[in-house]
Amino acid sequence: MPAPPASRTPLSRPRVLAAAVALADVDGMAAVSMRHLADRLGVVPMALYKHVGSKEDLLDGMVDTVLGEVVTAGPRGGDWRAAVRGAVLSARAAVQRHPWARRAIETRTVRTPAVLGHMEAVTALLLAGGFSPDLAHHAMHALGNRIWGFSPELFDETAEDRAAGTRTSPAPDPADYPSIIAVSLEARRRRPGAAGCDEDFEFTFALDLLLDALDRLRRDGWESPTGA
Amino acid sequence: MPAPPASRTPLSRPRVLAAAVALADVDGMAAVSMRHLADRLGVVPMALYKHVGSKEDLLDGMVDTVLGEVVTAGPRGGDWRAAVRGAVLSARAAVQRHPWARRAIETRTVRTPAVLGHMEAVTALLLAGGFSPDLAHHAMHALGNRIWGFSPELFDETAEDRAAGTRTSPAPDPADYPSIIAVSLEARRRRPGAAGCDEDFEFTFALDLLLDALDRLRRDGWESPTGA
DNA sequence: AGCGTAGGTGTACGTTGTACACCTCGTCAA
DNA sequence: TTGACGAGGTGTACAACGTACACCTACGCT
Repeated sequence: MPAPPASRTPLSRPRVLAAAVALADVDGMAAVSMRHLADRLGVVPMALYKHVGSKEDLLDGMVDTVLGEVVTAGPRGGDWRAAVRGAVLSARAAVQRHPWARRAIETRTVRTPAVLGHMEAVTALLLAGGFSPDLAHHAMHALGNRIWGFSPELFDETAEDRAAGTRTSPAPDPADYPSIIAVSLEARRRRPGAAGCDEDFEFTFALDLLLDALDRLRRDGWESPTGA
Repeated sequence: MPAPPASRTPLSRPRVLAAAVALADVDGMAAVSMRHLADRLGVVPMALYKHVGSKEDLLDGMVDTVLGEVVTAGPRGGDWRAAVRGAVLSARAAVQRHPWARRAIETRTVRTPAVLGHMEAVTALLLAGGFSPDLAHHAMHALGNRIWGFSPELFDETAEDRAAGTRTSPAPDPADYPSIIAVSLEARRRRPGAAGCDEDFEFTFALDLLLDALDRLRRDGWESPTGA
């Protein structure tokens, strides 16, 4: 006689979400289907729907779980710039722990608690740092996705290979893009042996550019043009 | 007797792509399946595969088609800032003509001719304007998605409604997000009667912030820290 | 003792991308 | 004139997907 059913620990929303995150971490986002996830949990696909409303809801929950890892310190010593920088870099760390999270965040439109919580934290730091609500608003927009700790991959080296299979259009001719080539050659010269761009540098470069620019506006008491 | 088969104008890659763009424009991206598209063209689904390699290739082609609408003037009068601004706003116009394009561009990783062409044009304007290849590189990264004329929708008003159906987690309590509320109230006060944010203003605000900051670096002869 | 309900099961349906074999022409060499 | 060839459209088929719906089962309550 086999062992008794062992009375599995029952499913729950957190358990489902955690399993989904783990599955995506290991096998990639494409492997996250209701069926695979159910298999992983030793359960039938439809059982998941007792804990998540739909696949969309599952993805929202996964993003929420990852962003729940972000920790934000309160404003310290009145240095809003360092505080915001720290919050954003904490988000970056969380997102980098889960390679699929970037893409997932981009496609989500729903504002779940952890998402709102992070936005609230950053906004609060700006207000505490002397930003007017008006300027804080525009600052959030200007930061955009960088709030979540990532910037778009403008030059994705790995994409070309992946596309080789089914592409119909001809491969582009480098001679048509002299400026890109010039820039890319200089980048390689500066970082010999490196593959692709230094994403961390690019991220902080742009982040600091924005924070500096915003600080100038704050000091100058900038405000929206009336009527806009 | 019905009209003779009318010897339909044969399919071709451009015709398939144009039909896909039109279909997405009218019925949304979700309606772009190989079957629907084939229906629209009066053809059987598999016929499309003679002209596009896969659905991925189709989407790449759609993005390429839209970005092909972008026109970029050469540098005029040495004002790189106005020229770049113009190129970016031209891309924005193209993307806004096709509501689905934003999301589609974000998910594409392949660099098709029109995509590369636009990147090349902007890079060339920077170089012609006195940017070092080094700084031009970082400038492109800093601009990020704004190159394509859009910025992430941080506060998407319509998303909440759409999610109401299958959401499992409870609706967020506004009392937990005082800073967001403060900012949002001020925004509403400044634009009474407006629904949501003024995306055009937010876009140019952030764009000009970046262009100004980059111009300062250019004037100062900024260059990458060695070793990074 | 019995009933309601939370939670897991089983089956089924419609839709998706696309592999593969086929057919039907128009073009061109012999 | 013929006959082969290849480009391009057809038909069928399959595996995978999300999820609606009816069902069962077992626990906590009164």
